[in-house]
Amino acid sequence: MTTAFPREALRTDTLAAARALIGARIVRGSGPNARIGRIVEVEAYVGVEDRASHARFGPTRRNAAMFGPPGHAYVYFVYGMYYCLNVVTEPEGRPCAVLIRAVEPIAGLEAMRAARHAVRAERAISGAGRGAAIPDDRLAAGPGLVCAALSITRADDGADLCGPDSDLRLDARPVDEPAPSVVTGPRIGIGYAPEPWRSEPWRFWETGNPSLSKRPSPLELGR
DNA sequence: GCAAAGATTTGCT
DNA sequence: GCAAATCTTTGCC
Repeated sequence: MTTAFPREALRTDTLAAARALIGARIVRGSGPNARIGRIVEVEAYVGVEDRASHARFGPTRRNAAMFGPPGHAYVYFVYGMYYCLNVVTEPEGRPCAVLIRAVEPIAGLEAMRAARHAVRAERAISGAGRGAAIPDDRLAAGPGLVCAALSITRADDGADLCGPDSDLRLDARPVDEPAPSVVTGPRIGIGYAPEPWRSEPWRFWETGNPSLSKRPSPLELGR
């Protein structure tokens, strides 16, 4: 028995929503074939005033979902190769979202692995011919990899993640699972943004989780 | 209308 | 550690 992630927890402050999403589940499909990932790393993008956000130039064809109601998906295509998944936050009209940077595979690992390899073959990345095995921990350890493992594309842009019947949806952390230990730091890949946004500690992650986008140090893994 | 850079990942120098 | 792969969007001509 699982519970849909409450939309009201996304309608309010984006930084609080980002922290609350650590430990929640992203679910693709239903039944025994469902792929489930536990969110372990996210980043918050807050309004048009955030000079690191895609919303900084106002609404465009690409970022329209950011201006929509909370609890829906904003999926964008970047570098001509990868998709990235965001959860839209705050009331409709305020362009805020939380980027899902990494998830820990919980179920459907073989389907995730197959999806990763399918994307690789599709993109025809040079040198990928040998197709080295992907460790379980690394199946969705990065924003582009989350979408590859869960088969997320622009077709999912605008989908309602809080709808219990959606093919792509959010589930709350199980009540019997302890609250994760969350730490913060600067966001990644936004060197183009001026201060103070470049240095705002709006990246949230679970301490020492092996599925983080940047592999944690042995010290962190050991504690 | 065209040049340039991007909320990334991978493999090779 | 660096550059390539590749397409959408921005910014200037």
